[in-house]
Amino acid sequence: MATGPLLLPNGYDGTVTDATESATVPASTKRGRGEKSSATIYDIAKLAGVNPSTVSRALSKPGRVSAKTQKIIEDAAEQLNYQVNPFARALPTGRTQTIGLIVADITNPTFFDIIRGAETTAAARDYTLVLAESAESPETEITAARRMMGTVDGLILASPRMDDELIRELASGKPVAVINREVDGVPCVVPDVNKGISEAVRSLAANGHKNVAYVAGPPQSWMSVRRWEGVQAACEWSKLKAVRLESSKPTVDGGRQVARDVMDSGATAVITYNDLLAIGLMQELQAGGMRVPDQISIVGFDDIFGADFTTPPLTTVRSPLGECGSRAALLLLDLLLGQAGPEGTVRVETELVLRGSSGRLLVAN
Amino acid sequence: MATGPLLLPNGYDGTVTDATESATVPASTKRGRGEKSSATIYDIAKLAGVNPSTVSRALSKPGRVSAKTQKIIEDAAEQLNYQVNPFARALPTGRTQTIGLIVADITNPTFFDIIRGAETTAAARDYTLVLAESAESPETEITAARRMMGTVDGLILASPRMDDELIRELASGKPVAVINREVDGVPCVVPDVNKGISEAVRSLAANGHKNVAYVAGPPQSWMSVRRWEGVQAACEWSKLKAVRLESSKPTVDGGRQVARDVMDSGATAVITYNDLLAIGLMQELQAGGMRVPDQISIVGFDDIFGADFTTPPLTTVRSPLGECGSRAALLLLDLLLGQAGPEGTVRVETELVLRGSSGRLLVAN
DNA sequence: TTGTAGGCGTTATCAG
DNA sequence: CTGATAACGCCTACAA
Repeated sequence: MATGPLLLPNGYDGTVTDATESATVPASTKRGRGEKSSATIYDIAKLAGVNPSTVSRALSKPGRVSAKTQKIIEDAAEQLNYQVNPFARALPTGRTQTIGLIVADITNPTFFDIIRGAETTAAARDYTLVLAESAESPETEITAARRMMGTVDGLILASPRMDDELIRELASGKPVAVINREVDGVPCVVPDVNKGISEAVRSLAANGHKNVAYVAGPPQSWMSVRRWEGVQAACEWSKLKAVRLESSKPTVDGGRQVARDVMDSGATAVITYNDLLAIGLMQELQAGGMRVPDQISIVGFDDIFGADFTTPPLTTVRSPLGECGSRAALLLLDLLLGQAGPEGTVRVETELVLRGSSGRLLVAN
Repeated sequence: MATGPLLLPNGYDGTVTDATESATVPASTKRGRGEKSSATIYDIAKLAGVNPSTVSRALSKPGRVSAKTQKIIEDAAEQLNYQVNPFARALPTGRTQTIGLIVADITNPTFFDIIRGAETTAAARDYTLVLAESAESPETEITAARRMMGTVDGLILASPRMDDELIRELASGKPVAVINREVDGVPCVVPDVNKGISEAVRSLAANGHKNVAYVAGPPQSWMSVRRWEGVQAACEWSKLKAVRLESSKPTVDGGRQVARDVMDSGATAVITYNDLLAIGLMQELQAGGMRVPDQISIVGFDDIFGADFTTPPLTTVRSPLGECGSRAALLLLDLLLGQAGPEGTVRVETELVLRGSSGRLLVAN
């Protein structure tokens, strides 16, 4: 996978000898602020006794040059420890070997997996990941997106907070993939919440629950409304009553703050927009003397790192976040390589992870 | 902080009129593969009625041009929605607005705070963060490092696994900052473990513990040996016996696997190289019927996200990881701006976070 | 203070 | 199949 030859420090400062002689190190030594510069295609050309443009051809798209010269050039390149200058290459082509990823909140572990998935598959294809966060702010998000658009080959938007229109505008410039949201005309990868939610609600119903509350996420979150719709639908199907509660922010703290509303709602089971909310809610409820799941069942969303650290461990609808990141990167890379993948949106499955925070009601509420 | 003007979609295709007239959009429209290109300094020059080089001066280093023309140019730039082409700028200068960060393991939440810290302070100074991981492998690490070196202005190595020598070699090319390790001649930011460890050991001693075990991290981890030395010293001072146990990997799973050794060691308190190990160890111990902290005390390291989700919540020596990332980025940026900061290594404090997983022994072991 | 001209390292277009 | 040569967009002596 790694293509770069070893970068040996070289201290050669002399002039390059005739092409037929075997020089061993690049002619150029330093530039700018004392930074070692590596050989250019000119050095190689001189050493190999061919024209720079031939070197370029040989090194970029193999096959456009005779096998013989190809080998000579490759040898020379290795000998000189050549490595392309990404900037020089980017100038005429516009292509860098880079994809951007903008996440709504670096603090939120939900995105850890996405970042990891994207970084890993990008690296596997020799692409580099450039990261930025929007801090849940639409404005910051578009600023970051625009800044990035100049530098990357493609962009992944994870749980974007900006308008569909803006996203399409960005997508009209360079390939864009969206995670956790569906935007017409833009490749998306979204977890299909229905399966996981049905499983969760069915499990709740089987345990005798009648009233479930959904704690919503940020209003701009497309995913939050999808999840709420899913909960509604599943509850209707199972003949449960569902109410929606708002949260101030989709964090542990936000979960704590919504505890009172949950109590007041009379629900015996609550499904939250994400695990962070669930964890905070559970902590606050327990601090107030409630027993989970004996008195109230809690189901989170995502299955983030640490969801099983709690006591009881959190029941949650798992979203394959890592896969989302990976798939989005793949989508982008395919687009960049011209192999247009499936045009529509990629759906990945969600599933209920049944742990200790949900179960049968032991006390009438 | 955000500098870019709004990027309005423009459909203007015509020729630019005379300089004194007020054109409203860039002349160039498309290039390459249908990607909208933005205005260049030539467009601005034409519109402002000056020479491109003057535009360059005005836009890069303000003050080298008369106030009047400066304003004209700025206005024109805004009007044309100009944004520099980073590659074109990087070519002559070698400077990109980018810093690289290589972490040992994206999976490990320890690094997320570091990433966040670095990204945040980089973004605040209008730098972009480029991310790569080494997967705990020295080889992958140097490959990634070398690839990055070509593209970034400076590099942050978080918990590097490669040789000191290699690091110095990298550092001789471009600014490099190291986190969680001290390398001679390279700016480093390392948590000073002594304070936190003393507090931890003193607390353990006060609770009557006599034998403490240290569960070590990866052999290549500089931090792991520092922590072990710290534990040894503190234990000696407090007249406790300390033994060192090896772990297979510094993860929750590794923690589970080391549980047996911990039991066999006869220690009543254990300090682990990191929180992940502590959490895994605690889970396994509890699964085996041990009560924490009644029968054994567990102290982690770092205070990662989720450390307080466990039952009992994890006592741990907090490392200000976010600050480390931030400080490292700052170090780099100062270096890049020529304002050489403190040459030596930056030390940040650690402190004991006393939670429920450590305490007095209730049962003779 | 501003304009001129050359170069940064590659790719792409055309001839040969 | 290979060699010239002109971009790519910006920076920077150097000259005016």
